Amino acid sequence: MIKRILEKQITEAISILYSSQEISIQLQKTRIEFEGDFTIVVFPLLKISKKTPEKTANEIGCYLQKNITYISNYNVVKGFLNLSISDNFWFSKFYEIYNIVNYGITNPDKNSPTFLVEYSSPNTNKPIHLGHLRNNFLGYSLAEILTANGKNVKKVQIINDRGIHICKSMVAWLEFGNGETPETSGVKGDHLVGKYYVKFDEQYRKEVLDLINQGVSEQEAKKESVIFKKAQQMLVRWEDNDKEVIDLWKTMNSWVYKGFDVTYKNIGVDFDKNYYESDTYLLGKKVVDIGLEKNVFYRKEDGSVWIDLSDEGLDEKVILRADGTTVYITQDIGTAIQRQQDFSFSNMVYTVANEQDYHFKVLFLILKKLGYSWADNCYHLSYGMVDLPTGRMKSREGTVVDADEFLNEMISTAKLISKDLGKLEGMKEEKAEELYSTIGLGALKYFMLKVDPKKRMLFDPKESVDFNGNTGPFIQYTYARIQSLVRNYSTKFTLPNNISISPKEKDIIKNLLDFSNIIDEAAKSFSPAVVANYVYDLVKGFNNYYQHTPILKADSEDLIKFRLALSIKVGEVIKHSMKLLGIDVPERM
RNA sequence: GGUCGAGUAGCUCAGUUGGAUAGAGCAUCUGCCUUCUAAGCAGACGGUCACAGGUUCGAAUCCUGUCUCGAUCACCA
Repeated sequence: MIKRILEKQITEAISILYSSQEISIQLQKTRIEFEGDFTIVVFPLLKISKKTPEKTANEIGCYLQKNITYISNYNVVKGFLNLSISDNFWFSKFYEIYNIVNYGITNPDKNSPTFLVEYSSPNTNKPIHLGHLRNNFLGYSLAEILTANGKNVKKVQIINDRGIHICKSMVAWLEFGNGETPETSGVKGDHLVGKYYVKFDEQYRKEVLDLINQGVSEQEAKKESVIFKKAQQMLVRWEDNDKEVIDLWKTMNSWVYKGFDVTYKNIGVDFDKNYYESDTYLLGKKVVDIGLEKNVFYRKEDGSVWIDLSDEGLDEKVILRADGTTVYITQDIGTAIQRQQDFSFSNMVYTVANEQDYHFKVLFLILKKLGYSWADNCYHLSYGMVDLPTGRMKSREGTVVDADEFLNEMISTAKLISKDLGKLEGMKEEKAEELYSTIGLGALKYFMLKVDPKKRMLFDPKESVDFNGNTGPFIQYTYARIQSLVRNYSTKFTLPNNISISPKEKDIIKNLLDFSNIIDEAAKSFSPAVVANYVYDLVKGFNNYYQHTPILKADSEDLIKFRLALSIKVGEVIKHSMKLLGIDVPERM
């Protein structure tokens, strides 16, 4: 913001200097090793000045210093003109933002655009693992960022609660479950159902192997497996609304939902509306009619319905199977239209792993062809998969890191370290437990959010329990330190209005002033990592300051007030930044 | 094979429309708690930005080609 204002003024000044209209300069932050605040690279201006880089830079610097009051000095290194902005200017900017309560945050109002953020969207046949966590953290954080950027945000998900994969758990439970329930077994509902999903796969593979040993071909064996056939039959019965199957389906899903509720609560995410595939899969059939009517789709002889996307460099894509059942993409089209009716959104973001890049490309294209103008405002937040040091995670093969389990591990690590450091004397047990989960969860969220979403990430559990360096706890710790300062001063004060600031203080102020840009940038690029990297920088700078500068023991009362005010503002921005990441900050730790 | 994405220090990652000597954290080594919380701070070590060309005052960044890794190309979701 400030940069842009300066940019404009400086551009105008240079235009006058060279009596030329076609000047566009861009300020950049001066690198730390040089003197100055902003730098102009003069190479592009040589055409207009018709002088050497050094001469041009000096000429401009001299002119700007004379004509713009807050430019206090300048120096030239080769073709780089470094401008120094007066301390007074920085202080007054700090004074401005100090008095703004939610500095940097734009509250949405009734006229703000509505953004739908879809995230999470689990299957109801297994518990949540690390990959899902990345999804949940990303989606939730993005919703927070967009809200802080002045959008009306609605968080939604589609729960994949039907289909062959769900039937698999059900069949296995009937076969091997002996009536086991979450209550009788003491196992969390989603884990219990997940257990039978794995059990199905075990049995299935065993049967296939047996058949192959009897001389059946592998392809044939996969179709002939008894348990697989049972799952297929169950799906048919489900679609026929068979009471027995539906009852079982409802029961087992309810176990899963209870389990999910606990997990969602633990990781601190929520939703404004849930869509269920069992409801929306029928919407797809309407879509088929619409598409045929508009001649966007066509029907083949066998009755299947298709769309030809070869003009766009893609393939033909099936929309409706020959047997009249809908496919995944058809349901997604239907759901999107339903959501538009429900929310009249201006934009929709899908938080889905990058393995579905092609799917969303096709989805948006079809929506557009069907004539929905909002299709252009749909965005696939495509994030990279989470790999373990041992390779990719696979639910069926049991090579996943379970979310509940891992979260507990993070929290016990937090507890262990806290006890070891022994700073929590006098804290009530209940409060302390709360703190451990704030720290453990903060560590996990930060660990996953600091990486650019679109990049694949390697998750090393060992590394994630490190609470030093560029980690969530490090940032939380800095916040707690600042709150300790506030407690120790404990009297009300107002910010003095004339203080000479140190270079380190100036750097911190500059960082603070960046906050609103950062929110903008994060919202535009749909990237929580932008916020994470920002707050880390801020915190690093502050810690350096804190370690070298007495705050409550400064030389004068005015200085104490200023330094405390600066610290408080840093604390505020830390808190707000962390909130954008879905992370809480503690008063003590 | 086609398409998309990625490749930066031993490891995990930053690097904002092309700008100065490419930055952090972890790991290793060295200092700093008698002063506001040492989950901290300071310092050292560590690089052919995958490779080869090209564009220009100037390239990790843009273009072309090559290599490696991942995803995807189902009447699965």
